[in-house]
Amino acid sequence: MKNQIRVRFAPSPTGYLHVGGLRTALYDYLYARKTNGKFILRIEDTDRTRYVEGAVENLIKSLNEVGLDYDEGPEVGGEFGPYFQSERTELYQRYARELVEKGAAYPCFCTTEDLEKMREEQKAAGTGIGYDGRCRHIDPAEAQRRIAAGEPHVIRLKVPMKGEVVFYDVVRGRVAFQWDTVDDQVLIKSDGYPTYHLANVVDDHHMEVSHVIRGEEWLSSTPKHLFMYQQFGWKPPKWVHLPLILNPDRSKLSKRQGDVATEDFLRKGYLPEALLNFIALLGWHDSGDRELFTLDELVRAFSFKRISKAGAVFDLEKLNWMNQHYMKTLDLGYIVIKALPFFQDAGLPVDDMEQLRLIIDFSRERVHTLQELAEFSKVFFTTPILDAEKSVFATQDAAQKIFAFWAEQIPSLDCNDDAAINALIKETTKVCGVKGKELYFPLRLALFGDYHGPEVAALLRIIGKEEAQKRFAGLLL
RNA sequence: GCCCCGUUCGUCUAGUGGCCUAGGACUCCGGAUUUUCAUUCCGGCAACAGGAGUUCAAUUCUCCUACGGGGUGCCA
Repeated sequence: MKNQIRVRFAPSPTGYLHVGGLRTALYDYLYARKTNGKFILRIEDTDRTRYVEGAVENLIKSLNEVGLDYDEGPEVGGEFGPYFQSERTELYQRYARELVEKGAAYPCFCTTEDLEKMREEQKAAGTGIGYDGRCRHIDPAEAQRRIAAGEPHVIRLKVPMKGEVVFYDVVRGRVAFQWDTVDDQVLIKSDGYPTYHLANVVDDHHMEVSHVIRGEEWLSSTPKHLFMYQQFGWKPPKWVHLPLILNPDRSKLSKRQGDVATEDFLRKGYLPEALLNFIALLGWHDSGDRELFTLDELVRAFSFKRISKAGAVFDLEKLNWMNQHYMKTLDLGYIVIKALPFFQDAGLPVDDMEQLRLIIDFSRERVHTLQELAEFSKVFFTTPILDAEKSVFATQDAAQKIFAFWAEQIPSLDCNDDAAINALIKETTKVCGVKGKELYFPLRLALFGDYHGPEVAALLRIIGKEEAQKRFAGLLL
C-alpha cells in the first residue's frame, strides 16, 4: 500500500471550476484510475480574502456533473483528512516552527509598505529578485521578544544563497535554477494561515501524494518546494507540470476572452462527454490519429509520456464540432434526458416523451449544443413567425393554392402513415400543378417556418394533424 | 529587467536521423448523395520560426538568435 499512486486535485475555492483546473482534475483522475491509485480532492482555502461563498459546493457539483469522482476529499471523507486546508492550520504552524528551529526559515517583520518600497527600489535599480532577505539576520532572541510583544510578522523560507538546484519534471525532464534567483518565500502569513507553498508541501507529504500534477505556472516555485522536502527529510513527489491552456491570442486562458468555467459550458449545453474528450486533447494526445475517446478509453490510453510541452489554445470551434458529434452519436434516450432541463428553460413542454424523441432525433444533427437544441426545437411547439420576405412568399397564389388544399385535406390524413402522406404530396402535384421546390418550399414554410428543414413527412409526424391544419389554415388570406 | 519553460498547417496535434513529395482532426473551399437544410461520403487549401554546426543524411541531435508564454505577491 505504501507505493500506491496517489494524486490530488487542489483547487482554491475562488468561485468556479476553471477549465484549466478541469483538465488537471481529469489528468489526475485518468492517472489514478489507470494505476488503480487514489484521486484526492483537497481544498486550498488558505486565502481568507479570496474566499467565495458556495465555491466549494460549486466545484464539487461541477466535478460530479462531468463524472470525475474522487476517492478522498470533502463529502466523501478519507483517512488523510481534513481535506480543507483551513482546518489544518496547526499542522502548518508546527512545521513552520520546525523549519525555524532548523535554521531553514525565519520570522520577518517587514510591513507591506516596507516591501512595496523595496520593490520600487529594485525596479528603479533594474535588479529585482524578490525579497532581499533583510530580516534574515535579526537575532533569534530579539525576534522572539518582538513576537512576544505582539508585533505582526510572517515566517519566511531561508533558501540557499548560491549554487544550483536541479529537479526532474516528468514532462520536461531536467530543470535547473540558480538559488540566487529564488527568493525567501513567505510560508506563514501574518494572519497565521500558511501560503500555498508550505501547505501543499506539508499536505502532499501527509496525504502521501506520489505525483503532483499541476499547471506550468508552478514550475518556477518548485525549487522552494523541493528545498522544504529536503529540510524535512521527506521524499519529494514526482512533479508533472502541465502546459497551459491559452486564449486565442496565446495568453493564459482568462475570463476576459470568453467562457472559462466548467459550469458555463455545462449551462450552455455542452455534454460532459464532449467537454472531457476535448479538454483531454489540450496537452495530451494518443500515439495514433485517434481523437474520440470515452472516459474509460481515456483511462486506458492516458500516459504522462504523451503530454506535450507547449501551451494549447482552447478552440471553441472544435469543441462545438465534438459536442455535435456526441449529440448525434450518443444514445437518443440519454440525449433526451440531458435536453429536458434546456427545454424547460426555453419554456417548452416536456410531457410528451414520444414527441420529444422525434424532435430531438433529427434536431440534434443540426445544432452544436443542448441549448441550441431547445432553441431550434421551439418551432415544433409554437406556430412559426415568418419574416417579411417569407410572408410575401406565403401570400403568392402558388403557395396559397397549396395551403388551401392541405388545410382541407389534412383532417382526413393519417400523419403517421408515410404512404398516405406521399400520396397526398403526389396529389398536390396534380391539383396545384407544382413540383420540386415549388411544392416543398411552401409546404415546409407553413409547417416549419423556413424553406429548408426536415422532410414534410417527419414534420407532420411530429407536430400532428391538428397543429398542421392550424398552420396551413393560419396562412390563408 | 531577471529567471524558467516552450516553438510542425489559422487551431489541436502525429512524427524520436533515412519510411516525410511531413500524416490526422477542427475551420474554410469544392464535389457527390438528399425535393431543400442538416447528416454522411469524397477531394482541396494550408506548417517543420531563423541561422550556424554534428552527420553520408536532419522536422528529429547541439548551440545561438528571434518570438511566445509563465514566474518574479503576506494569490493560488
